[in-house]
Amino acid sequence: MTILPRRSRLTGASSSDRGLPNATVARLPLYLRALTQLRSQGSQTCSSDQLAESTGVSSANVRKDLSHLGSHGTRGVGYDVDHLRAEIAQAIGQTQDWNVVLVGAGNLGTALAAYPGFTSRGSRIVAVVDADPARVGEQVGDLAIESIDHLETIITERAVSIAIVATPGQAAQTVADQLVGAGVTSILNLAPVALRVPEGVDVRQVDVAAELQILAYHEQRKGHPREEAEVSR
Amino acid sequence: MTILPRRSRLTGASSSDRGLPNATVARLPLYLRALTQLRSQGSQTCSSDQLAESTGVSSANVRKDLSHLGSHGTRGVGYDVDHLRAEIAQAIGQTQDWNVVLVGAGNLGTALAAYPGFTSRGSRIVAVVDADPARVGEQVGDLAIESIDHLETIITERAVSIAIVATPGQAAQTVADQLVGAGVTSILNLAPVALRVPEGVDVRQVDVAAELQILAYHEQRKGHPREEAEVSR
DNA sequence: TCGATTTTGTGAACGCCTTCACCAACTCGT
DNA sequence: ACGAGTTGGTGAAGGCGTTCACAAAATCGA
Ligand SMILES: NC(=O)c1ccc[n+]([C@@H]2O[C@H](COP(=O)([O-])OP(=O)(O)OC[C@H]3O[C@@H](n4cnc5c(N)ncnc54)[C@H](O)[C@@H]3O)[C@@H](O)[C@H]2O)c1
Ligand SMILES: NC(=O)c1ccc[n+]([C@@H]2O[C@H](COP(=O)([O-])OP(=O)(O)OC[C@H]3O[C@@H](n4cnc5c(N)ncnc54)[C@H](O)[C@@H]3O)[C@@H](O)[C@H]2O)c1
Repeated sequence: MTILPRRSRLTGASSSDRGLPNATVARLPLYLRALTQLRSQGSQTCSSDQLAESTGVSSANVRKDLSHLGSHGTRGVGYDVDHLRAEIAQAIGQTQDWNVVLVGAGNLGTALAAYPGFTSRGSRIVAVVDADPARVGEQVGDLAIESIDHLETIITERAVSIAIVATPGQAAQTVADQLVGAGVTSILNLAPVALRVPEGVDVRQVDVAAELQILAYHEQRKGHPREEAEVSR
Repeated sequence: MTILPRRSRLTGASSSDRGLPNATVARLPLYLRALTQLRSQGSQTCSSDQLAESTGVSSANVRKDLSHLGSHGTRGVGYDVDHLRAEIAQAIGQTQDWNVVLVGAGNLGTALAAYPGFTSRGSRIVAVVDADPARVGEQVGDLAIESIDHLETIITERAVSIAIVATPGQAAQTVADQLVGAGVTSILNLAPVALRVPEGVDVRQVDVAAELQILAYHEQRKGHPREEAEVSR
């Protein structure tokens, strides 16, 4: 077998075909957050330094990111807050809310379902589904839990394209398959397993326990005083 | 003012001084997860391809990562599951549990406090604190909510070095300052604001709404059929 | 009008991370 | 003992992202 140049589809989100760099995309929500706050504080304009300050990104990086939007600030002045907000919102697809289905109404799922912070940031949970018949009908936030059996109908009829998976890890892959089968093309996975999805479907993973483990690594390297006796081998 | 060579302390976690590459550190928890599962399925050894499969990382990347541990697998055979598990656990500081304080016992906080998945992955929540006097004393998981006023005592006496911030964004910076003042040197921040912390303190940010926004960006670029009329301007 | 000051935009350099490509080392069947 | 098949280790190459450094463009005061 000869080695052919294989196309390198990687993490599901290519930045190549005319889009923004992935790293930039990941920061746009931060800028949006900061701009919203600045706006509420009455600022009409803001500098890259201010944005840097309130997002934790370096100012050079802010400017580079914004330059990718073709967004022109004004030298000596900064960026027009409203204009920049609109421009980022447009780039990020936030001119309209995206309908999201939440799968798994457990401890984490109900917290998410009740969270009011999504709507102001471009997403709206339009359905909460669970496999447990005993929970179907129960109210979470302002939605009633629906049966997973109705998943396909829900997704089609409510124009859902993004899903949040908050089921036990064991069920996550099955749920993901169902979601993809029903037409979902973006998944936010909170279960601690890697999902296998077909090309064209994006998955983002949030793993709180893993984040703690990463912190623990650095903590260990600091030679933490409280653990010195244990750690200093 | 002349421009001097400024020291470039960046995201709080430098990978330079003899430690593992940051990207590798972020993946070690995934390998650990996968190895634990393989172990429970009875596998004694595993190949880099298997690990790649179950983590979503490329096999070349797996090998490169593991080579940084000095971890020697056996060519033609693979890695010894138990041995590798132990080696990663050691590298990541998971030979012992890390004590964690959770600040903010709201919807999200109580879900986290009740989550049994942390202990098996190296972290143990040893205290839940909240500013609301009405909630102090209430039971969440197997812990009673304590007053934020006792934060310093709690942190000192229970050897806490890692904190989870699950308060409203508005309170997060204040809480972070208190935590740092009390000796915490690692913070997992779930509030949608950038925390300012002194050098030497690590912060990791988890922002579910931002993750959805990133998915929305890609979703928009797919030219989603359901939104075509809206999006195709 | 001009010079001082602020701040953006950006090419270039640098560094980190991933991928490639291949050798070395091991197993297994014969 | 040997050859075919597997799998890890690793230097080299390439890509991506960040930072640097500075020119260009705007404001402002006098
Ligand atoms: N709770 C936390 O704080 C936390 C933290 C980190 C990660 N997680 C992860 O998030 C996920 C959910 O956690 P949780 O604490 O809410 O768990 P949970 O057990 O409280 O809830 C899980 C819910 O999923 C439902 N479910 C099970 N199988 C299903 C299926 N096939 N289809 C639809 N629904 C199904 C269950 O009925 C239950 O309501 C888990 O994977 C967990 O590991 C949770
Ligand atoms: N609930 C979610 O699903 C979700 C999702 C994404 C992000 N978040 C973020 O997580 C954070 C918590 O969310 P939530 O839904 O649990 O909010 P919540 O309002 O339910 O809970 C916040 C808790 O923090 C406590 N608190 C307030 N100020 C405090 C202080 N100074 N010290 C200690 N405790 C204090 C409050 O008493 C309350 O119990 C918020 O920043 C929110 O934006 C939540």
